[in-house]
Amino acid sequence: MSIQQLHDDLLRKSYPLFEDGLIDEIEETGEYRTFQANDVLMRKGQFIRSTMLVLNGLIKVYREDDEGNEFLMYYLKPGEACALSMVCAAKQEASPIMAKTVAETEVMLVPVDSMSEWMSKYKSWYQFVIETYRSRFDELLITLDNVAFRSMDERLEFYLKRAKDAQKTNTLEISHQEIANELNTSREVISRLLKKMEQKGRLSLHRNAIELKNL
Amino acid sequence: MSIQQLHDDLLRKSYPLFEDGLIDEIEETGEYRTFQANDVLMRKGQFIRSTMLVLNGLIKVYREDDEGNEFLMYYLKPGEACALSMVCAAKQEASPIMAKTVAETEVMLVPVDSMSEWMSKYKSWYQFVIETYRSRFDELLITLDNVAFRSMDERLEFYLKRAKDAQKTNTLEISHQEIANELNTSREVISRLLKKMEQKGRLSLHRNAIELKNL
DNA sequence: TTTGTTTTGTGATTTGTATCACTAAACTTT
DNA sequence: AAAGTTTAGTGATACAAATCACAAAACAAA
Repeated sequence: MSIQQLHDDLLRKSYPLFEDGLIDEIEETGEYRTFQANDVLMRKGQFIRSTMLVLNGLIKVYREDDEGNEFLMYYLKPGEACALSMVCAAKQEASPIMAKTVAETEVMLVPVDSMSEWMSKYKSWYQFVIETYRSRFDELLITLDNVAFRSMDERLEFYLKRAKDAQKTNTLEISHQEIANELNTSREVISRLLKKMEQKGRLSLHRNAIELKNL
Repeated sequence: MSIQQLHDDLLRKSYPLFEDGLIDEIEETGEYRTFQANDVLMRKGQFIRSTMLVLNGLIKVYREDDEGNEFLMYYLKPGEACALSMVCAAKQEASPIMAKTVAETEVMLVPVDSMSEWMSKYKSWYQFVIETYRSRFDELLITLDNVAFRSMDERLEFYLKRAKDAQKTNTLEISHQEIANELNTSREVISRLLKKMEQKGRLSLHRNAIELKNL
């Protein structure tokens, strides 16, 4: 099977609602790329000239401020795209976010011009873009709810659940320090809260790993 | 001058980039409505079947959670629309937000069906929708930054500046309790912080009014 | 003018989280 | 195996913000 054929399969599998003509155009004008785990795909301040369609793997999208604070906004799974890269690409603006792969990831880079052309040409693309905006907006609102209304133990629990769902595993390979960064708190706080949850039998702790039980 | 003519003028003034054909269609299919100050335009959980184009006045958009907590996300000025009402309308979903007028406000309600039809028909509409998503997303990110990274005194200052800009006045007619609600904190905290700012000569306090000076 | 209501001011106390300081355990490298 | 490095555990302390408690203005209504 040719490489083109493989990419075509991946694209169709991840984006089953796309029309044949659209799939063809994506393959023609898009650029296929792979990234290793923990690669940084995009930095804050970088200019965006294309949108990423996730084919495989998993991406974490962060917000960063000027003092180096960061927090996790949401995950991007196959079949999804980053709404921000769409709007920034459309406006030729600098990215206000940072994106990092969680696992090995395959993406298709689509240039801005094609993007707006397809809006009127393919109903399925229009719907995909609208749906992307809607779901990213929703996820951002949920993140905002958590930061605004919830205490750190609730936020940690939500974080673990979301990581579990996104990574489809019960064993998260991550250090307390990394979790603290992504929740914008300190390592000690996370260690203490995790210890409490372990005592309640909800998870068990190992070096660089958290085994989720009753979550 | 006829009422239709007045609405037409308002629409053209607030949305100068819309093509003539688009303006005509908005006037044909849209529904003109006015609201008093402090009217609730939309409640959490309500279903949305149309998007609001703001013609005049000012709207505050809030996020609410299940326990009745709320906080201010952003203002909507003439020439703007709520990105959330667009996506929810497109997906026939319940609203995750609450919207309230600050002053007397005139809007044009546009049904969902027209909205998606115009995407391919009018370039200016497509650009407006994209721009609406982009700017709402940006504002939401700024709000999120504040909640996640800033302390209450910084957040209060940002709140006052934003209110000043949106309302184009140096005298905000609002109680400490209301500010506390919109920042999701308690009245005492706001009273104390405002007192400190008054002592620094940055504003002066009156009953139900804050006079901004060096902000 | 008196009474009632809303808004604001302020001390005292509590709570959640952040920070500091240090130890211990788990891996890695030499 | 020893030394070094990273990750985790934990007490002590500091601090911003939340809560409690109550008084004093400012205004509205009787």
